[in-house]
Amino acid sequence: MNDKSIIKVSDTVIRRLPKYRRCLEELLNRKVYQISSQDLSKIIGFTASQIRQDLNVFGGFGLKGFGYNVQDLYLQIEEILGIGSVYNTIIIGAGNLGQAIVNYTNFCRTGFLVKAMFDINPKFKGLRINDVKVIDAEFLKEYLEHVSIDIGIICTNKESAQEIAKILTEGGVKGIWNFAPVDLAAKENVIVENVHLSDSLYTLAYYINHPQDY
Amino acid sequence: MNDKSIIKVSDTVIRRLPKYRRCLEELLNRKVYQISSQDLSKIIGFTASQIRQDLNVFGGFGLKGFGYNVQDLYLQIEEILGIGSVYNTIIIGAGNLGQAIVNYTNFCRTGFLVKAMFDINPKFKGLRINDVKVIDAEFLKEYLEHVSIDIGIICTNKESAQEIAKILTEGGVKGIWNFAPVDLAAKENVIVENVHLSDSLYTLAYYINHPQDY
DNA sequence: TAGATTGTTAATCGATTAACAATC
DNA sequence: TAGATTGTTAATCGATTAACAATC
Repeated sequence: MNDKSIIKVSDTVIRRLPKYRRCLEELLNRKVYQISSQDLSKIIGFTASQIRQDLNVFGGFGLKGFGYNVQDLYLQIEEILGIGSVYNTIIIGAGNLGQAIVNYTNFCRTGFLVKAMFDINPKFKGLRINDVKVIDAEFLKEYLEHVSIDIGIICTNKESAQEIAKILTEGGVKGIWNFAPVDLAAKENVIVENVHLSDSLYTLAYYINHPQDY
Repeated sequence: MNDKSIIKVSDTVIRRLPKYRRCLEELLNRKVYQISSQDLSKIIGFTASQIRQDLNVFGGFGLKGFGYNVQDLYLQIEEILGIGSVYNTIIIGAGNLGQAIVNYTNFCRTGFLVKAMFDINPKFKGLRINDVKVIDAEFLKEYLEHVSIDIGIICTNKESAQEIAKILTEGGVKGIWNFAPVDLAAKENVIVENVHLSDSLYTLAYYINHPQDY
């Protein structure tokens, strides 16, 4: 057991990993087999130094004098992120956003399977969306007693989100992907990832009004 | 002209502003009229020191010995972000995500008006979604010659995104809100805000697999 | 081997936190 | 006035960049 298992990996590094993955996927598609940190730098926009620092947090994936094997590095990063495993997910809220997610086939391709959707609105009763059943939200708690779910995706309004998060947590999910415009308090043993689309839009508005800061 | 107009406001500060807004809105709803940086700290999760630093980038909004007037500060932040002005927007891509956005009424409430949607798929021809007309994407360029649009919202696939961005840029939009899973190159005079939902999901997956880093 | 490029340490830069004088 | 709290400077911390020995 060395330092790497004691010292936390910083959030800034972790959030760059998906971009490495995206970039390497693109290189793979272009049949690039090898790349140096310097060439990768030009594509991804991080400095070569930062790329080497980032990757060495997780291991020495490169070869001195040569660079990195693209496929090898891609697979390493998928492994680090935990892509490739299967995650059972459910979506709570069958509105437009919930439907957009269940229809976004790329997630299912990378192992995130939507097992069911839940909604309080009876208009969805018995419906299947992209072959996923919509269940009355009343049965969410019961459902979680019978089915092992890894990730709960909250696409409800702000008002319901905290209560849903509680049911999900007590129901044993490992992570919550939250799209409701509220910062859910992270509970013991549950990872919460809050997505605030409006924050992103307002940031865009800021830069439109202050282009000199961009 | 002082330093504030020369020194760039850092992106980290800017991206905290929407959270201040959200928090202050909540306080306003709870009829809290005044708050100190210390009390705000407990709610928002930033240190009191950081709150005071952040706010002082834009001006001295507080009163010594008293704190901040909630409504005043809320309005100041809306002003800084540029919320309150009207932004004409169009959505390119009328699929689920595009529909989710056009149906998300909160954006329109804060001044972001969707004037039209565009799609290449003829199945949307003549359709209106949430009272917004879907136009054949072929006419996007022409449309932009006649209508002044501030923000283009890209909800297409990765393949079309860069070309759409080019048309939008040449059509004079000020900002692009991009949901296609590709980092669009920012062109002269156009602000690009890339949203990568999958990056967020993969980050969640990372933390589920490495809870000690959370 | 010679050139290239990594992994890693050291230096720099920027962001956060602490401290406190100013002042309501 | 006395207590409270800001605005702002100084200190600390963490993240990025530079440099270079190790080595393929």
